[in-house]
Amino acid sequence: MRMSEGVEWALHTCLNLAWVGPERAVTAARLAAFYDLPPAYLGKQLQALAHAGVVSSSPGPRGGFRLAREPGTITLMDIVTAIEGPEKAFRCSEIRHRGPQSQISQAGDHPCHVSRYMREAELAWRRQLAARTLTDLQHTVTRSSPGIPERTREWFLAQ
Amino acid sequence: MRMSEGVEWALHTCLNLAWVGPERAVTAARLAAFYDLPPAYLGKQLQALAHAGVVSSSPGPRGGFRLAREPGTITLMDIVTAIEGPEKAFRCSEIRHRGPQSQISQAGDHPCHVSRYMREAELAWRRQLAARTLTDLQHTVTRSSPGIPERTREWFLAQ
DNA sequence: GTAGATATACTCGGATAAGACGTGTCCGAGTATCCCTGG
DNA sequence: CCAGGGATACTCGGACACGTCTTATCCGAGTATATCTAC
Repeated sequence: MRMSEGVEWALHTCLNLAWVGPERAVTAARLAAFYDLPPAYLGKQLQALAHAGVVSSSPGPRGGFRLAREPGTITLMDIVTAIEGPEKAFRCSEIRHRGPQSQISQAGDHPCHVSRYMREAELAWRRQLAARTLTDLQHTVTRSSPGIPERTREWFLAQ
Repeated sequence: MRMSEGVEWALHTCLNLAWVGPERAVTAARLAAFYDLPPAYLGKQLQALAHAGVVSSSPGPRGGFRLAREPGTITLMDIVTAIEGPEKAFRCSEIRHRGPQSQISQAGDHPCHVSRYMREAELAWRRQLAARTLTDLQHTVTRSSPGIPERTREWFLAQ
């Protein structure tokens, strides 16, 4: 089980957009240059974020991306789901209904308990991610290194 | 992010081995026939489980697989880790240390907060899986459908 | 009848191909801007 | 001087190759068993 690398890019990029603020749009190329990432591929991730309503895009000159909502209303879960999709990691394919003994299980018509436990674990993971917003991240970073927000904002606004 | 299909097979198969008990070894072919799965590929998953110390294998006639420990000491986390490997789903590649502004972040030498939040969420998931053992699964199934354990055991012991 | 050696058949185990998905890239559609022209 | 129209250059957006991991399969190494033979 491996999470897409784009999730890490999306999280850091959304945080950068939070520093810049909603007044100014930032191009995918400049967002990519900040971390030396492939510009076109980061653009693809940004498209996914836009489709999910996390960021909004503006075409043409002076165009680019900006956060679509307040940072306090954007959870890490929103960003992860936007990139990875809404599908669950563990997918029950109901193998107990296949094979010679399927008649045994079908009699009860009960749900798959294996699937239930796996779902509960995944739910705990989702809850934790949904409890953290971009604002939480901003506060944590600011407390740890107060200079970062200002310097990052200046870097994106320059030029 | 998608979990390997083999995890579902391994979970159900380990549960079946728990029904059969440690006295008798069951071949990979018979375990696969129970769910109509590819025998050779299930064998590969069983090898991973054996390597992780979850099941033990016996070669030769009357050989096969059986649980290596008491079902109460085998957690769902053990089985998932055996198949998926010990790697974390979210892997921080430290992109903040790449690109033109890397000097800004390096100054603080603080840990990556994005990575920290993602780790915390994944830890919640692992905790939930580690809290459930094969015995818990057995109890849940027995309460839901009391006939299943006996009939499954008989199916594997027959022939 | 019993013990030992041997042949046997059955098991796992790792090495080997095919397919699916994530990764990376490209060029075209669309638009806000800027400039030029006319009033 | 001001307003309108058009050319322009820049942006995103979806369609197109490449690499890597999961999936699936095969045949060989090793062993417990059963048989046969000798005592």
